[in-house]
Amino acid sequence: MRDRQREETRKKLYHAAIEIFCRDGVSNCRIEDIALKAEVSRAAFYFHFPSKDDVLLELLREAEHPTIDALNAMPLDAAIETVFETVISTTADFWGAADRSRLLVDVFGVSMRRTTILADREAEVVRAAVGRRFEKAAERGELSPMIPPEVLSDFYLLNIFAAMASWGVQPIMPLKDMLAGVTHLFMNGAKPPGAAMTAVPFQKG
Amino acid sequence: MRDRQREETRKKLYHAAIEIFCRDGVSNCRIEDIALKAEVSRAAFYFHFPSKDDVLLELLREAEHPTIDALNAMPLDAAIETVFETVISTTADFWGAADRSRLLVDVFGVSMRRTTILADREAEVVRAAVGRRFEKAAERGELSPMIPPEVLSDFYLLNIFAAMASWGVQPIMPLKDMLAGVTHLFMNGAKPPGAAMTAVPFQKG
DNA sequence: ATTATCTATAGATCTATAGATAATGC
DNA sequence: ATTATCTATAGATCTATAGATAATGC
Repeated sequence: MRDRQREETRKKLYHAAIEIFCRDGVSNCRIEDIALKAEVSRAAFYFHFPSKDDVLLELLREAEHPTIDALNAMPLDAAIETVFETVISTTADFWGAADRSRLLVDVFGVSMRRTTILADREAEVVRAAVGRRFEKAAERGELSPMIPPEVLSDFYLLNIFAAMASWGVQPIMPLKDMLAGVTHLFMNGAKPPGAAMTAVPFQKG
Repeated sequence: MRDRQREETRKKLYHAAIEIFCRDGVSNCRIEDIALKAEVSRAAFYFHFPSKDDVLLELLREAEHPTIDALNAMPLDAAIETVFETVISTTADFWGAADRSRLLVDVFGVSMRRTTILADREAEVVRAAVGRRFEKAAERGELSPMIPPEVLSDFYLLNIFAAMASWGVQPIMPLKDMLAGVTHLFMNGAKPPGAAMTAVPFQKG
């Protein structure tokens, strides 16, 4: 009963916040407008969300669900290209929505501040799931043996995320095409086909 | 006389702001502390810098100077690997300083919001200079002909910047090594040597 | 009676701007 | 006299918290 009421207020605040963020921008908007839309006091917002960042973190977690579900529906030995297609299409579907795109730069910032890139991976579900697929792909020889698969996986997701943040400010093409381009570049590199591998080694930390 | 005074106040505020940003974090710090350290009124800060973001943008421009100078000192036909080495070492020298590193996530955010990735390139000097080197390298066949050189160049800088933002939060290895690893991956891709190129085409906007 | 949820509100900080001061230009 | 630089300050907004209310547990 109390729990239900709490969750209801929280959800109302969450949806109101996302709506106001999209309308006014994350840093410009007033908490008061969020509280007004959710029909609670301003302080109730702070009771449920210590800061605006916490709302964005929840949005980020919500955005991960379609990706996770799609990955879980795939066999563990699926080709790495299939993993890419899944990540790209689920991610682009979620964030490609016109009103959400302007949140991407801030979401990227939150994701950098709040998650632990290259450490503590199990806490982030998409990161862990994609990481497992990269490990399997590396075992099958689909990835370069020069770089540990979990590092490759984190860099891939970092690339995807940075490209989305950039796209959120300058949507010069459909998001899906942008992510496909980034993925292609990630796999094949910028070197011309047939050229010798450059000599810079990757140092592990 | 007036101009000199103005510049002096501006510089005092700029340096005070960077110092306080490093000490307290960009979003946590109080403008009052910056003004106190610069020995001017709080409103003087707003006169010179409409927002904290403008201070960070100035820091970003300052950070570009060593890179620009080093690039200008190089012949236009220098190998693309030399360009990479120059960008990496000048950038890592500037941002690798322990006290500056915590500003990187915010600087990345500002750079996304304030600059026009994949458009209007001449406004940003490093971007323009690196872009020219990429074009020359593409003409010489040092880069994949599948992706336009200016797109490659922008993606390279985006990768470098995203990696720095990530490193600013989790400095798991020397920044220089991190950037060298990113560069290696950018050039060679994650595909195992000898594998056929994947079929995802890059769509131009 | 105790605790969780939420409101009211005090005090801190920011944003916007009217006005003071001193340099510049006529 | 006009303009640029800076200060003082009003009003807006945020952050922190004391207290009200209503559900829970004994």
